[in-house]
Amino acid sequence: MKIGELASATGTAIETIRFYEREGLLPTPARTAGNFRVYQQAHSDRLGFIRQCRSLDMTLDEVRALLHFKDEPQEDCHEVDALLEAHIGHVAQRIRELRALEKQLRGLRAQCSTPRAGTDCGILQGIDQAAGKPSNALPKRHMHGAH
Amino acid sequence: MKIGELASATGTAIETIRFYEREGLLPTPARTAGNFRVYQQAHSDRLGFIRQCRSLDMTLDEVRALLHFKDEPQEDCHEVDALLEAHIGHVAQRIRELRALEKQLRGLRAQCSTPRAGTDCGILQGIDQAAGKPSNALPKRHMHGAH
DNA sequence: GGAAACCCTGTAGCAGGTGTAGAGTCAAGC
DNA sequence: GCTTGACTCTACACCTGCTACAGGGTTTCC
Repeated sequence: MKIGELASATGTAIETIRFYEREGLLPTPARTAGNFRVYQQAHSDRLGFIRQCRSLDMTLDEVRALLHFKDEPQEDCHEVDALLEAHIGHVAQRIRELRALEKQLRGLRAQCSTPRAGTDCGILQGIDQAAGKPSNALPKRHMHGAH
Repeated sequence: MKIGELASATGTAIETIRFYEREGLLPTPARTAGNFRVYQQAHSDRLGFIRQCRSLDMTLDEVRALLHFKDEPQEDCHEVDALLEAHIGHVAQRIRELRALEKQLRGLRAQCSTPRAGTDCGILQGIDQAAGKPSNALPKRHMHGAH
């Protein structure tokens, strides 16, 4: 199949497929006489695996590691387990951070109960006050923000 | 004060301060004869506000919007409230997603109770199985991943 | 007057893609 | 045989929110 068929079969953008090939996650496919990529079922399966890992929020490096274990089945899967455990740790950590953040934001919002002029807005004042305090350094995150 | 003093006073990297200036978040400061930036207290306050918003995981666009409301105090603060509400919604949404994800990952991990050869690894098989199913499209996130 | 500490501009890089330009390829219809 | 349109190719710029250089100039202290 050609790249467009693979794209619609797996729900992946064409550019993303070419990107994974450049990144070494997908093997370079055969080409037609006209230089079009030709994919086999194995490519489709591998792409499905990658997309599933991505939907589990793994980084491409984590996916790369899992693909390596798939490609070298003689190694035992202890490291697969360790990778997954570490990833679960990242996710749990991020949930804790976001929960604390949500609490802080809701507290801030409670300060604006009635519409007022911007000068008196409880929210803007609340941010200003918090900014005055020392302990508001941005944490160095392993995980991304909320957007 | 010079940029280095502002940086250590606010706990912000020098490059970040210059970046905020380029982005229009901080007004361009005066310069010395030797072309060094000179900041006033107002700059420091504004930078504190920006960093506080960032520690609340707002995007620079959201910060820009809040700064606009601060700069135009005659407008009433209904939109500030709406912005914050939307931001809380993003955070809450991301928490829900990550919780579902954590559950999925723990389920996957439970499939690898004993060390086995990679071919038989329950985790890799579990990902493969999930990849075969149709409903595993990556969500278009407003918020970032877990790393 | 020389060294160290500071500052300047400009540019490239991170992740994980997305989106474009400008060109080539292929199948169908007239 | 020729045109049209859908598809594909490569190569590159762009996104966020910084961070990290390189290669210079300035200021300060001894």
